[in-house]
Amino acid sequence: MRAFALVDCNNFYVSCERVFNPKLEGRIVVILSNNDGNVISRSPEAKAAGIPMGAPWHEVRPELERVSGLALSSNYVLYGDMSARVRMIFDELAPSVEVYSIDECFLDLGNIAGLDLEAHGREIGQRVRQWTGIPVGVGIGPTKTLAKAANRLAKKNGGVFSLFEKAAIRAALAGMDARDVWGVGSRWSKKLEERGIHSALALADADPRFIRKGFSVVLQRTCYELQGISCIALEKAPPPKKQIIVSRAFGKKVTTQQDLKEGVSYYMTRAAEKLRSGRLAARTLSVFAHTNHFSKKDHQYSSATSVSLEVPTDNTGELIHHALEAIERVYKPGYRYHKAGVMLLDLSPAESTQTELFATDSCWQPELMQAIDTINGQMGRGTIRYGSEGFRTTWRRKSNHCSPRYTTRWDEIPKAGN
DNA sequence: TCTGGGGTCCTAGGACCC
DNA sequence: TCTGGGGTCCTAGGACCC
Repeated sequence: MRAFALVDCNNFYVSCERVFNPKLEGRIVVILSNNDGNVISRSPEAKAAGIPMGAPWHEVRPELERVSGLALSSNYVLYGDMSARVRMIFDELAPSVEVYSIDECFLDLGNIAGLDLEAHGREIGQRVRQWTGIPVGVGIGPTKTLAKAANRLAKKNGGVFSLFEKAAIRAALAGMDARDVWGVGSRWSKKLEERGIHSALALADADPRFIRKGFSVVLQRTCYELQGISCIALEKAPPPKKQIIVSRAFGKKVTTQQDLKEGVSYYMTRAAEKLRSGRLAARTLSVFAHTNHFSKKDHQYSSATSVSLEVPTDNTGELIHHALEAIERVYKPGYRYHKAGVMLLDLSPAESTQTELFATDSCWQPELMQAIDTINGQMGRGTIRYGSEGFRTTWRRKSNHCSPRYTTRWDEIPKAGN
């Protein structure tokens, strides 16, 4: 029998902070996105207080202060490390695991003789809680979509919920809106409602051919999955990346080409690191910059350009060189730039890269890149960097309320007794 | 003053080939 | 008067996810 478990960490970012700062327990706490822009994680108390997910901080800040709520900048180094710790526990408790996001994994629990699924779900929850301090919910079902649905119910039912019997599945889906089904977003849920499909059960009972015709094969699969027919397999190994994007809003509006170039150099450095960590090389790169489209008084401008290389590369210096030439074409004076970014496309495995007989601009320095990565890995990001990134901090992101990197830096390790 | 970042997949339509 | 058929590749846009 097929059985999937979806384990997700409750309020993951807030929970990570609470592990190291117990004073946050019981309080209204939110975590802010990059640049302290939006609310991206909320403690249960913050949810109860009606702070909406995704709300711009500047909008909810007065209310948050009124109720003595706390806002923290996101600390991705900490969350990434905690995520890896949680994942290691799953590896011990399931034969295969798909890492679905930073706070969610699918586990394959099918065809294990004598396994009591719910008891195993409780074991998973207890072990993660005890070993990492992170609370999780476990949903179990015969398809990934039903495991997701069960996970919603797990939150209200002591952390574990399984959906296998037909009657139980129908009852659960009847009480669930179609818009809350995994794979149904706001556009499709609206369209479904126009066709009289309001509940998850109605979607399960819809004619898959009708869904295929009116929507797409993607929603048709969802429809089958709700019926208990598994169409979406567990991905044991992550598929190779197709693109790498690094982009950020600036801490302050950027007006000069020099600041834009420093930003792009920094983003490309990050992107090239990601590239090498996946043992990939890129043949196409693209850069973009735009003004703040929320602003009513600013003149709007947005532009992007891409560059194709003769030979794929993973060399930071070469990528920065092309990105800076490209950004000169993107930059137009007279605008207040809000955000810029780089994309790496046309990715291929680095070791099988074809060299070009007549290539003139190729620079392939694997030893240098490896040395830089090793030093930065040990001494901290940016210990060695390219000069084009600059030393000023004018354009860098705001992150004014960030907690220490408790688990990955010796000098920021938590101290007992104070 | 202030509104995130990073991905994937599918489809339709146009260009192009023989 | 009459103007083919089959196929691939690429891109833009739309949908979704966290």
